[in-house]
Amino acid sequence: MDDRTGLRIVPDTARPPVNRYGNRPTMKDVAARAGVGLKTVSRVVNGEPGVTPDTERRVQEAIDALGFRRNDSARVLRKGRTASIGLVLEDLADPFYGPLSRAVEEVARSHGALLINGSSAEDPDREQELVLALCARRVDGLVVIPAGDDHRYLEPELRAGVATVFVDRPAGRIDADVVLSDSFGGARDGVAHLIAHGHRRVGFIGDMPRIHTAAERLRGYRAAMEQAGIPVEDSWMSLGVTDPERVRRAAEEMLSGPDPVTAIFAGNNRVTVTVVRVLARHSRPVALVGFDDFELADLLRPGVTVVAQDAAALGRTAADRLFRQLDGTLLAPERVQLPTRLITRGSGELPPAV
Amino acid sequence: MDDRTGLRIVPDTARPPVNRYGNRPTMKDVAARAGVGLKTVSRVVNGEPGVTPDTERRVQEAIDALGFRRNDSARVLRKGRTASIGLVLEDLADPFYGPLSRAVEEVARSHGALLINGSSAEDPDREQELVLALCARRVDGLVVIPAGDDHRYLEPELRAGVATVFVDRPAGRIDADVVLSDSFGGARDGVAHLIAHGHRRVGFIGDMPRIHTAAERLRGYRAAMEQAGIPVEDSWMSLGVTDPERVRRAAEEMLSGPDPVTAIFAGNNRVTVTVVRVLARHSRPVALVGFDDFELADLLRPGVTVVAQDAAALGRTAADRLFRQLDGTLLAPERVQLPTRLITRGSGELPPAV
DNA sequence: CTGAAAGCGCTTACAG
DNA sequence: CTGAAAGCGCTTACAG
Repeated sequence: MDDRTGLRIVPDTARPPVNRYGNRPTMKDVAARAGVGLKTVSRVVNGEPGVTPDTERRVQEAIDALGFRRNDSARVLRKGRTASIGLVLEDLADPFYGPLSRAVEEVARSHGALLINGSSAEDPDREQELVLALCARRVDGLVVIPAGDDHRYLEPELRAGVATVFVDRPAGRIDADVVLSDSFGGARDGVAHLIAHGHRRVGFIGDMPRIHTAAERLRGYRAAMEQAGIPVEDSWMSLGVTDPERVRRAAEEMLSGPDPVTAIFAGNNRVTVTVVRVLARHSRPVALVGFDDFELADLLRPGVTVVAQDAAALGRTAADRLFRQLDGTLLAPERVQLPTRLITRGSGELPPAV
Repeated sequence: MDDRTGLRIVPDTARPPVNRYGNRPTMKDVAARAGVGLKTVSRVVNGEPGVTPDTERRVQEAIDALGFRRNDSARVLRKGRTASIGLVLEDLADPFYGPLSRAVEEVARSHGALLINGSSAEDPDREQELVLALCARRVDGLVVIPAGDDHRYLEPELRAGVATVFVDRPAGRIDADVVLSDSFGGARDGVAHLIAHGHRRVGFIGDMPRIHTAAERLRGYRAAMEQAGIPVEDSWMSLGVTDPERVRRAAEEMLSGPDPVTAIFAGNNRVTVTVVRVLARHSRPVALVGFDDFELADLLRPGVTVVAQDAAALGRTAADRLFRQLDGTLLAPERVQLPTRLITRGSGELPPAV
């Protein structure tokens, strides 16, 4: 009681529960009310055969009257499969992961599984914490966009049979299924596209080099430049966190000085967007190709030429493989690589400005 | 055996498991190996006091050797709280829900809870199926962006103590917590802004009228028009699904004929983007204000004036209320309304073209 | 067609 | 400091 008002401050549901979960009725309660055995209730709830219509009706009435809903958490304990899979990604708020998550969800749904989701925030410790929490919940499988580069902590889990597929970046120091876009080839082609339009001084702005995709895209950049016989200067490359501040500075540096770059290859969608902002205020036109497509890229002036990857296909492929692991139709871990696609919209076809 | 290759097709983990979950060791296994009782293992695993350093070391060794990880699924059954909350939204792939999900996740994380996620795809049946599946898993609470308008199916769950907060749209036919943006006020202000810039023939393109936010925004549109003494013609309003095809046709119709609209108010981010595409090819300049901010709105020419809502704040507020329900510090269900903000960028300040 | 007993892997409440 | 017994809400394996 609150002394001043005389009102109970504790809401109804907080009174010492007789059973837990609020006071949810259990099969036992239903059985008692219907005057049948526990197993008969179980049969009705699960639609198993061998119950007379009359018994079934009595049980159903008790279920409705009590508001019974089967506790899947208990069911899971007995059955051994939780019908849930974990999805660990970098940031739920990043638009790149939206279609990927959605694709994983659709596949999970088609297999009757729920999706438990979490963001690593690009922090390897947080990734590990999240993955192990999911394993403790005994998810049947795990789709992981890794933040870290050492996944040996997963070994006991893999041995215990947790299906696992890595997406977008490979696992580190363990042998696991992985589904990737062709970062190397995509970046190489994008840079070659700029070179084909007459550029020689091409800049590269990418994510932290410890991130596999970032390293691969840089490698693609170097390959294209080498193929064209263009020696790369250190000042043309900038790798690091992709927050707008750093990227803006990196772009501005490349674009100033006596020998500025005439074109930029942006290593991912966040970088591209920031570079577009910088170029909007820049005096000379600068060519731009970005890795990852993004909404409205076609509406900007000029439209932004991109190396597109299919995020939904990544998610779908990964989830498919996960469920194939679970039904035992998948043998050894594999690396599946999905192609990228160059979409020309104008920004990548600008000639070098002098 | 595969007859042709002689290889076993069934992988190791698929052999009849002695225990389930693969062959995961349990506390019992650890206890046996360490030569202690079950409860002692439990103490060590949970960091409870009252274990000698020597015993603890023996138990820890057994844990490491066996690769034991506590089965939280069993733990949850005994403890009564699952430390997980469900988030049901319309579409994981919609950029509007990214920051909202992320905010809910952060709050959940700060309370040690995991997030189970699902998309209703704007289908009331699918929403219900998902919500009830989450209840069957005994999530502690539910954050729901409703697709349907009748949530009486949740009554037994609410009575059983499942904490529930609706976001973005109110619950239908039940009394529940809800966190909303001020759709009515935001739309009214956005339309008034267009009127203040000289427009009288203002079009409105929105989502299906059964969706609360769509109805409220239409109401705001009507209020602003009425306030300005402008009689609204039916042909100026179009409500329906927000797929690009329909929106494009709706916009084109309003913009053609003898008395075309000179400005459009777009009811949400998807509509806005499609309208921008239509206007890009249109002969005369048309003013535009959109509900919801979106990335790159400032980079388009003209920049797109929007009524912005704070998706992250919606998620954070909802999740906060959820956990306050769970610790009993929240009394009656409330409707919390968050303000919107008009961001002028050019498209909404264009004068009427004749 | 029906149900009592045992058990899933933990925690709780208690006793030594 | 330590552990045996009972129980969470189901399903499994059996017996009637």
